[in-house]
Amino acid sequence: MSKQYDHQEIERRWQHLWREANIYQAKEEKDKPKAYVLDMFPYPSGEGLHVGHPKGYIATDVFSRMKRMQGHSVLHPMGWDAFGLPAENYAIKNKVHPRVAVEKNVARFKEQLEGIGFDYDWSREINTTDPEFYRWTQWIFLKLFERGLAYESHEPINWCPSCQTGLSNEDLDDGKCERCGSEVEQRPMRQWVLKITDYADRLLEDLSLLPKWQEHIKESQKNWIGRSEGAEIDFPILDGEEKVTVFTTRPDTLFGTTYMVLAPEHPLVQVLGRRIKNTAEVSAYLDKTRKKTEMERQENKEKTGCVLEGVFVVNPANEQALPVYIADYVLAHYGTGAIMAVPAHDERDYAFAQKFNLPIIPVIEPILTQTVEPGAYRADMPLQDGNSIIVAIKHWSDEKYLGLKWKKVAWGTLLTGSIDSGMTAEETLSKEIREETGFTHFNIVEDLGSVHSKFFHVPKQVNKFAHSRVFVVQLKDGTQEPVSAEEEAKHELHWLTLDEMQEFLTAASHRYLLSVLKGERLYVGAGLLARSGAFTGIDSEEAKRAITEKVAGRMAKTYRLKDWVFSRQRYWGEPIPVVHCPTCGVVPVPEEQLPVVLPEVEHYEPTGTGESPLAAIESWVNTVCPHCGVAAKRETNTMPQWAGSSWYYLRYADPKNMNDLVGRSSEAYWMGKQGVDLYVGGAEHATRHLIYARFWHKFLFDIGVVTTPEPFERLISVGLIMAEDGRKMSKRFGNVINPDDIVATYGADTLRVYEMFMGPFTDAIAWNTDNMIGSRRFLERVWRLQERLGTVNHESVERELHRTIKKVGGDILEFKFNTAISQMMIFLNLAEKEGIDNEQYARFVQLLAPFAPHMAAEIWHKLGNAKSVHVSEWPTCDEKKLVASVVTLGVQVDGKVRATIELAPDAPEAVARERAVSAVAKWLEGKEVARFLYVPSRIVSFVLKR
RNA sequence: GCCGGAGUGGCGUAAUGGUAGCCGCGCACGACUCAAAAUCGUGUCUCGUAAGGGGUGAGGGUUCAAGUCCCUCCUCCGGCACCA
Repeated sequence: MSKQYDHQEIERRWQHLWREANIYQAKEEKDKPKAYVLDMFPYPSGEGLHVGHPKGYIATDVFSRMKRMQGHSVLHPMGWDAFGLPAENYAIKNKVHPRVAVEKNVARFKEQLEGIGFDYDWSREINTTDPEFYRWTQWIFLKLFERGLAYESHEPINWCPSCQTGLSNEDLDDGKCERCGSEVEQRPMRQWVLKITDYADRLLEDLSLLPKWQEHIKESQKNWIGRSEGAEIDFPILDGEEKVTVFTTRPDTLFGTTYMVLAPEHPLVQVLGRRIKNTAEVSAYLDKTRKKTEMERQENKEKTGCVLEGVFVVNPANEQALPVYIADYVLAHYGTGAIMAVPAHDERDYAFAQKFNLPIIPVIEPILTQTVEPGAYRADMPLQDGNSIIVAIKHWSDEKYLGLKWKKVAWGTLLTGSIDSGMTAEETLSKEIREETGFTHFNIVEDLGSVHSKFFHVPKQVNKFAHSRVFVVQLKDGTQEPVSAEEEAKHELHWLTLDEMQEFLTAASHRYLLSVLKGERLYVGAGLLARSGAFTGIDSEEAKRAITEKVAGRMAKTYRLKDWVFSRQRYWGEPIPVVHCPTCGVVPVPEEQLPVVLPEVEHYEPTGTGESPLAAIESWVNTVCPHCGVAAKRETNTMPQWAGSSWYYLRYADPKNMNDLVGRSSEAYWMGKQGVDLYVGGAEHATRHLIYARFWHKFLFDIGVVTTPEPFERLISVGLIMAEDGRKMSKRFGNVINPDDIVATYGADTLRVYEMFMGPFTDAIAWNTDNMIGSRRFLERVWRLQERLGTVNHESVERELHRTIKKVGGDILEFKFNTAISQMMIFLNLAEKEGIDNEQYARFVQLLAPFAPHMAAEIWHKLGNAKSVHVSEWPTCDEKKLVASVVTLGVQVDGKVRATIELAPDAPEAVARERAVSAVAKWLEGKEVARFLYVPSRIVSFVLKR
C-alpha cells in the first residue's frame, strides 16, 4: 500500500536530488538539436513573487522538459534584471544600499522559484548589476559610439520631477512617468541618445521575418514605430531668402493648400522676427503655448493659433501667396514642424480653417465604391465608364428632398441620369427632371462638383465607373406634368428630410452626398484631382509622386519613433564609459579598461540638478584622458534600466566568457539560424524591451557579433492572472496570493497543473482557489492509481493512451496546456474505469512529468526506474492504434440530428445508409429523399424533397 | 477615429464546416459513515409531463450542414492617436 500523497516531502526530496545530480545542465551536444527556451528575466522587487509571476515560467518549464525528453539539448536559463529606478527607489525608501537590497531580493526570488521545481540551469545565472556582466553592456555602448549611433544631445527631453531624471518616450505612460505617475516636464539638458531611428525601417520591415510572433505584438510595434510615407516640399518665403519645408502624406492635395502652419517652437518664428508685424500678439501666443503641458495640448483639441502678419509663403505648385500661422496643433518634433494646410482634405486643417475663416478649396473629387448589395462593385468584372448627373431636388416650401425608390431593385437614390454625348450636364439635368419627375419650374441653386463611383448597375447588369456632376435644385412650385408609363414603372417618388434620407439612400455615393448637403465640405479619402492645373483628372495616388517631382520636392518618410534617450541622472545603473577631456572632448574609455565599475557611495539620492550623484565622488570622477593624458572627468550619467535586458539572452549562451560578449561557437550553437527558439513574457514589453532588444541585436549583427537577423524566433505573451476579485493583484488592494502559501498547502505540482489548466495561456483569467482544488484532486487520483495497477492491457485504454500522447505532445508545442491537461483527465477517467497496467501507467506518468515533475519523478522511481523520468525518452504515438473499431456518428434529417448510429470507421456507404434509414425511419416515413450524404466517421445526412 | 484580439451554461472553458457544451469548478441527489469531512456513483444549457421545440452578442447571407466561412451592427479588452 502506497503512502498518502505527501507533496511536501516528495517535492523537497526531488528538488534536492535534482540539484545533486545536476540533470538540468545545458550542454552543447552537437549531435542533438538545440532548444533555447527563454523567460523574460524578472526585476527582483522587494515584494517577492505573486502567483501571476510564475505562470510564464511554468509554461517554458513544461515546454523545455518535454523538449529534453524528446532528445533536444535544452537551454532554459534564469537571471536578474536588477539595475534601474525601482530598485534604487526601493533602496532609498528602506534606507539600504541598492546593492544590498538587490542581493536580498534576488535571494528571496530564487528561493521562491526553486520551490516551484523549475528545470533552470543555475550554473548560467546572470545578473545585470554584476560588473562582469555590465562590462559587456558598456562594450556595446562603445561600439555604438564608434559607429556614431550614440551621441550627445541638448534637446529638451522628458524630465520626471519626482524620480529626478530624464526619461525616454518609451518610459511614459499617457504622458506621465511610468514608474511614479508624475506629470513629466520638457527640460533641455545634456544627454546621451541612441540613434534607434537609423534602424526604424529594419525594425518595421523585419517584423515579416517573425511569423511565430503574435499579431498584436507586431501591430503594437508597427504603431510605435509609426512610419508614414509622403513628401517634403519647400515653400519659399515671399520677398525673402528663406524657405519653409513641410512634410505631408498628401502631396496630391498641394493645389488645395490655403495657408501654412508652423509649430510655435519652429526656429523660423525667431528668424522671421523683424518681418512679423503683430509681434505682441505672436509673443503672447508663444507664451501661452509654452505654459501648456504636453498633456494639455493633447487633451484640449480646440484649435488655437495666431497669424504671422506680413509673412507669406509661395505655393510652389501655383505661385500663390499664402498666409502663415503658428498653432500648437502642429508639433515641433514630428515631420519638419511645419505643414501645408489643406482644409478641404484634412480634418484638423478643416477645423482650424473654420475657426479662422480661411478658404477651403476642394481639389480631390471622391471615388466611392459600393461595397454592399444590391449593386456591390464586382472587382472581377470589367468597368464601364460613364458620365452622369446626380440631383438633389429640394421641395418648394418644405425642408425635404426628393428620393427615388426603385421598383426592380432595392435601391433608394437621388435623381440620376446619364449624360448623352453632345449634351451638357445642365441640359441633361433639365431633361431628366422633366422626364422622371414631371416637375417643370426649378432653379439650380448649387453646383457641388463631381463624385466618381464604382458600383454594379443591377438593372443594366454592368459594372460601372460613373463620373457624376452633382447639383442641388430647388423647385419653384409643385407644377407637374404627367410622366410616361415607362418612367412610372421605374421608381416611385418620396419627399424626405435629410434624416429620413440617411435611412433611405442605399448607394454609397448618394449617402456621401448627404453629408455634403448638410454642409460638410471635408473629404479625406482618395479620388481624382480637380483644380490642379496639369494634374487635373488624374488619380490622387498617382498624383503624389507626380506633383512632388514637379515642385522639386522629395519623397520622404517620417517616424513616430524617436531616438532613445539613454542617460539617467541616477546612481543605480551602468556608468556610461566615456571621459570628458578639456582638449580632446568626449573620449571613449578604451575597451581594455572595462568595466567602468560603479563606485561605492554613501549618498546615492538623486541631486535633481541634471547631474547624477556620481558627480560628487571626486576620486572617481577625476581621471586622466585616455587619449592625451591630461586631467579629465568621467561621464556621470548612467544607463537606463533597459540596457542590460537588451542583450542578456546572448550571455546565457556563454556566461563565463572573459574575452568575448559571447563566444562564436556558443552563439552559433544556441542561437542557431533563428535565434532563441521560444521567448515568453508579459505583453507590457511589446514596445520597449522588445524593440530595444531587436535594435541592439541588429546592431550586433551588423558588427558581426551575432549571426541571426532577429533575436527571438517565437514570442508568446502570458495572459495575466487576476486576483479572485477580478482586479489586478496588488499589495494596494490586499488581494495578492503568494505562491509560497499555495506550494506549502497544496504543493508545487498542484500550482503548476492549475496555472496551466486555468484557461488558454495567453488569456487573462482570475485566480480561483476552488478551481485549483480540482487540479489537486486530479493529481491525487493519479497518485492513487498506483494501488490499482492490473496486468491486463485493454485495447480501449491503449487507444486512449495513444491519443493522449499525441494530444499532449501537440498541445505543449502549441501552448495549449489547458487542453493537454483536459486530455490527461479524460485518460485518467477511462483508466480508473477500465483498469490499467504498469507499463501504460508509466507512459502516462511520462506525459505528466513536464506538468507535475515531482510527482512524476516519485512514481517513476517507485515503478523501478533507475534513471530520472525527466531524462527518459518521451513516449511515441502509433497512428495505427488511434483508430477505433466503431465510431458513433449523428444522423441528420434536413439538418437536424435525429439519431446516432455506431459504425465501423471505414463502413461502406451502402451499410451506412441502411443503418441510418432504420435509425431515422420515423422521420423519413412518407417522404422522398432528395439527397443523401455520408462522410465516414463524421456524419450521415438525409435531405428531403419538398 | 485607425489597427489588433475576443464575445458559448451559475463559473473557468472545449469543439479539422459534421451529434454545441468535452474537461474542471459549483450545485442537487444517492452510496459509505453514528455523524461530518474526504472519497465514490448519478444528474446538471433552456422551455415542455412527454413527443418535441429553442439555443453559441444582434441581424442578414453561403451550405445538405455554421460557434466555426461572408456581410452589416453592438459590446468588451489591448496598441496608436491634433503624428500632417
